[in-house]
Amino acid sequence: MAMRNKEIASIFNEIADLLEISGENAFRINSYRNAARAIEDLSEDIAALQAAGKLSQIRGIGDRTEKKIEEYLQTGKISAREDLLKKVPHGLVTLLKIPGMGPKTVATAWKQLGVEDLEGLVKSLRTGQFEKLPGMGPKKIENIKKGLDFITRSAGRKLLGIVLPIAEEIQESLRKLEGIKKVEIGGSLRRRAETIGDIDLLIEANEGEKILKKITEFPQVREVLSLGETKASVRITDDIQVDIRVVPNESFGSALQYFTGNKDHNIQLREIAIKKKWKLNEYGLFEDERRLTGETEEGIYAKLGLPWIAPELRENRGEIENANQLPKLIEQADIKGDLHMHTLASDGRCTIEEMIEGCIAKGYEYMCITDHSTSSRVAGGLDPDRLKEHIRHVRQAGKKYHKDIAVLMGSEVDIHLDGRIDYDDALMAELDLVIASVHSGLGQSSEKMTHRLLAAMDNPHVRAIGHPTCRLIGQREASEMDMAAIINHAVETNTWLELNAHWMRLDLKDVHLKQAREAGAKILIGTDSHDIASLDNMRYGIYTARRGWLETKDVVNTLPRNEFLKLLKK
DNA sequence: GCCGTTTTCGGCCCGACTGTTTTCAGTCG
Ligand SMILES: Nc1nc2c(ncn2[C@H]2C[C@H](O)[C@@H](COP(=O)(O)OP(=O)(O)OP(=O)(O)O)O2)c(=O)[nH]1
Ligand SMILES: [Mg+2]
Ligand SMILES: [Mg+2]
Ligand SMILES: [Zn+2]
Repeated sequence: MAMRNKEIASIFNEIADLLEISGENAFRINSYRNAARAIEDLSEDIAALQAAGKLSQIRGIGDRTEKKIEEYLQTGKISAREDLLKKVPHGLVTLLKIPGMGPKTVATAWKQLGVEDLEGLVKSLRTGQFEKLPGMGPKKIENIKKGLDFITRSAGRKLLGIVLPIAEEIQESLRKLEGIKKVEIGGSLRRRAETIGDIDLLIEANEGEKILKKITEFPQVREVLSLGETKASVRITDDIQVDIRVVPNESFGSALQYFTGNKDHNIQLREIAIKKKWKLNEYGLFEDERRLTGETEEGIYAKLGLPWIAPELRENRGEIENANQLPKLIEQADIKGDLHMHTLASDGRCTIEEMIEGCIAKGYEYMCITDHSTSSRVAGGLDPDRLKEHIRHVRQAGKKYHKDIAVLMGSEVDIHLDGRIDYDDALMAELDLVIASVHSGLGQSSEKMTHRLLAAMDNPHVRAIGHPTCRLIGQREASEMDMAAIINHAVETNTWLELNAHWMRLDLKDVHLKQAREAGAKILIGTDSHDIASLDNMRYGIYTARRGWLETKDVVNTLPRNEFLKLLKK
């Protein structure tokens, strides 16, 4: 049975939307959203947790929600949802996605005009019925029309690897602006989340209003969504929204904390403040009117009795409860080598020597060339004869550069549908490192895929499993598999699991890395580079590793050369 | 609807910007 976590999470979000449109109690609605978030964050199959009776142990899931999940897993329905849908049209949920349309507007349009879906809304706008709604004026109408236009053309969330470089460029150009003392990137970008909704920028300046006005007049700005004394929102090219917040020096730390989020982490901190009879907001931590602290993030966390928490951990995934036993997170400088890359021999765009020089430039102590195997025909996979020739070439190049870097000869070998490996054992014995990856039959059942990966790990030559779930973020779902079984088997067979650092993959993903670390599995971070420039993608691997709570010792390619080379054989 | 060890009842984060409101609701961060 396929994992139903996402499906169930979205049902709870939908129930929350329906309840909100029908004017239910806001806290109850919040509970549904919290439950949905908790389910989205699960690394394990919700059905397995339900069967083990572990659902109610999850924070945010109580008796009532547990019952609903059980009902859904058994019958495919939740009666509470069915009842709600008899009252509230399902099509209204879509209307909430329009910027500027909230639950109140949707509810009045529904009750007073009979609007039940997107089509009905468009019609009521066209016929002029819509402007007859109470509190509705020409500006609001215009705004909603723009919002409607936006959701029809917008492609949704963007990938970290696309947006972060853009944000960093904007950051640099703003830093040069007069009157601006500091510019920091906040929000999901600072937390290095795999997908990004918008760019959040925090500015330290004294004359906020002036600065914001100046920024909204930049030529890159396509549309000004709002402009006030302390914050502004604009849209730039590619429909990227930029939210800008300006605060003075004494509030910079608290504002950065607020603006980094995530929202649930913020609420947790604010609740700690409340318990101490204080108030936390973006301007500082206050006892009545008196500011206790606010200049730095460290100061805020310290006053609340917490160590500073790395932004990558601020997801309300246990970082506050475990604040005093947080891992010492891996850093970019800890990486001693890149172990997954392609060359012209298969589908890469650079020569062996170019890739070697790229790795030397990164300061690595070792590297590994891993071109594709026979069955990856479209990717120029090497048949045994070509592999043998490639081995000679890589060894030769290795000799030339041996003073600067240890060049390992490996392969990214296909795992066949039944778990057999594309090269025979004798051939693999000639390689320093075999990463085995699935490139076909991605839609296999969870049972088959799990069995396939376990079988691959049983091969003594298979040192690591490449991009284990085969997802392409926003394009292709992860293949179904029993992650707990795979992680356990990786530990048992002493097989490494890859964290593929390409920002389209980031596979294993953060919550799976955390699960792997807890089970004692070892991770290999590889860029899967197809050219020199992509070697830079290691940064995304590090960010994701940190989001997965990984320490240096969890990652094999942090070991110094001599120690690492000893581990090449399982 | 969830949660808790000073609570099993009664809280649940807090603030900015906009528009049409003549005093603040709605939406969003
Ligand atoms: N306290 C509090 N902070 C919030 C709330 N909404 C947003 N924030 C803070 C935390 C967020 O990380 C930050 C930026 O808001 P965004 O809507 O841009 O969210 P974020 O960047 O986390 O995710 P995104 O990728 O943009 O969807 O503002 C809220 O309701 N309460
Ligand atoms: Mg954001
Ligand atoms: Mg934002
Ligand atoms: Zn691959």
